[in-house]
Amino acid sequence: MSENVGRWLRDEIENAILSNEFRPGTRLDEMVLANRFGVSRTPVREALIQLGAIGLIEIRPRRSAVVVDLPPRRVYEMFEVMAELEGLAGSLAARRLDDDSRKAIASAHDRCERSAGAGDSDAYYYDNEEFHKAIYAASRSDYLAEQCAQLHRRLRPYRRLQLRVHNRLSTSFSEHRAIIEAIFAGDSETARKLLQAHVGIQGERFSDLVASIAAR
Amino acid sequence: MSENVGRWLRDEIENAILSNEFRPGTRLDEMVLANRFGVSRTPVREALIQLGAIGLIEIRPRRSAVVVDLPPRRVYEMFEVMAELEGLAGSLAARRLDDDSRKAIASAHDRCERSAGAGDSDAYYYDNEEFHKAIYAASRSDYLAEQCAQLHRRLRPYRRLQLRVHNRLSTSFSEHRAIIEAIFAGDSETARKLLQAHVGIQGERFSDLVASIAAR
DNA sequence: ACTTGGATTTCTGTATACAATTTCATTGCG
DNA sequence: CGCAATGAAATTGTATACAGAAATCCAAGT
Repeated sequence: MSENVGRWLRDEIENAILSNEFRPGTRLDEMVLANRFGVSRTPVREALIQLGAIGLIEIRPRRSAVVVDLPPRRVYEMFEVMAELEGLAGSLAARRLDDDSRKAIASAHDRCERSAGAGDSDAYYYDNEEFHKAIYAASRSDYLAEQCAQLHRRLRPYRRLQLRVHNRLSTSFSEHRAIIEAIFAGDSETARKLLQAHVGIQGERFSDLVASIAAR
Repeated sequence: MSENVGRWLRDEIENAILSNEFRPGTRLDEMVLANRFGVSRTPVREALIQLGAIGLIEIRPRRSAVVVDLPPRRVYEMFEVMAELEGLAGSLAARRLDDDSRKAIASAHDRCERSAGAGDSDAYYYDNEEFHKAIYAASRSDYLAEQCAQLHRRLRPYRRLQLRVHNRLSTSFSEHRAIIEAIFAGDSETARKLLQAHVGIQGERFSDLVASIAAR
């Protein structure tokens, strides 16, 4: 349990939302949550307020908070920004790469190779996250890394859908290879472009995603 | 007053921080704030929690919240991300420009011209903000516009310092002219580059800013 | 059957109470 | 003179109480 109940609850509820237990549109009754976690309403409210500030839930005065339902258009916009920031992270990483970062990226890439080879989509999902985080860290910009990680987490449910698409797993992995090459070669512009494309909102790939969102 | 006391307090305290009444490092005692605003500690806490989630203050469990003091390095990183997002907004605006957005940008630009001509730095500061917001809106990406506006607000105190720099006001205005030309011509790549440069973290300009932060 | 009006219940917003922890000052010792 | 220990005061975290707004329900009328 975290250092105080409010933060712990924030994490619990956030997980419940991101893992789709609390679906978009679900009303979050403070008393129900308080009972479920065996605490009073006060820390529940504090957790909800934090989630509201992040944009994960909507807090309407005098009415229950509800899990926000992102319209496909907005998901698209978020991927668009994500692509831009990932591209920036990649280009900075290519310029500022040092030995530790190089090792971290390479080892994350190896783990991706293993899980991709095994066809283990869940494991790949996790390793992929680590790979991207290694690139954020290599950018040497803490703020950028935080923003990227936050968006990454926020878009997690939609990325999951993306990975289910036919062949996405092996495609993703081969894209990683090219990205690593560019970063290790110090080619910042190529790294940027490849990462932007990798986040993948161009053309048909995103239409597929939108279709899966609509079909959910 | 807002719809509930918590939100109102959040805005009040946020303003006090951004206007530098509550300086970085200041301890925010809940009881002191409650007395000052004539309310109980409960809504004060809720306001603080929201500001903590935004990153404006730091909430350390069992100790007072304090106004965050951004290290120069982090300010630099934030400007770096801001430049990237402004660039994206500009390039999208160039591609997606419609008649209403064109008019909004042009009129904001006119107002900038007036205040720049009058040498009114405070007025220009406000009009400049509107000019940038018009570009965000023209990007037709609500999410991007929100992110830009948020960062813009967060960096407000540092932008103010920037404007005080010698000749910055007229330089800024002539940069606007070039940006508008690129956007109106539909030249997305030029718009992106000009806006990135306009946010201005390259070379000596940013060193000046860092110097002013350190000298504050 | 469907709507409308009002009573009733439920739930949120704020205040207050109390326990637990931190902070601060004071005292005692090296 | 500096530093550690101890105790009091201040401050935070959580629970609870209560008032007021919203949601719900039910009955009467069209």
